Amino acid sequence: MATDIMRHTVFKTPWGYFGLACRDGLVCRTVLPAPSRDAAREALLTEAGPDEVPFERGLLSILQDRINAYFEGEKVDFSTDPAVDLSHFSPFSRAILMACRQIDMGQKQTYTQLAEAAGRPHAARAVGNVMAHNPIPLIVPCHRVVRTDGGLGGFSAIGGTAMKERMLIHERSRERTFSFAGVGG
DNA sequence: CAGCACTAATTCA
DNA sequence: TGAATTAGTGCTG
Repeated sequence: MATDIMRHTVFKTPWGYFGLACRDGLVCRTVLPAPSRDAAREALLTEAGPDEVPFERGLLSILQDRINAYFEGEKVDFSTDPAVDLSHFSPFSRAILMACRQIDMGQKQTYTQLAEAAGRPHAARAVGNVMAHNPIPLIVPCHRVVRTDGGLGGFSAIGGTAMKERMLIHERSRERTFSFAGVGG
């Protein structure tokens, strides 16, 4: 393909302005909802400037709809779709990011569990490193990874740990809507 | 080699 | 009990 030019978009969700960048149809970066369009774009294009990464309003519009649905409270599964670009990561980091991506909406996993999934049972701290550099939050739901002792753990994406907690509550409150049918609370 | 989004064990109120 | 410290840990730049 000759079209390996990177493009980006920023669109409004109920939580703020969400940033999305892709290349060759592969999502290579996302930023969680920011208070303004500019803030989202700035966070999205840290390396290259907007001149090199053209804006395209309808970029991956289906995905935009799904992301929007997520913030509206619908159950959305990003575990196999869209395709993402993780090519510049080490095998270890890729394994961790891919394992993380399998965590369902509303579910949680510990740093240790992710380490085990990648065959490195004692690499919890290294897992934290990988999460800290996750380029595609939400698609790779790094906010669903918490500490073994029940603590939240860190969060370096937009909004910090407050955003992490808000997203977890958002996902958990969905479950509650359905729980009255079966196991009561 | 130093620095981490971790964790289990120890220490000290 | 429980907060605070100390080791131990594995990957990355």
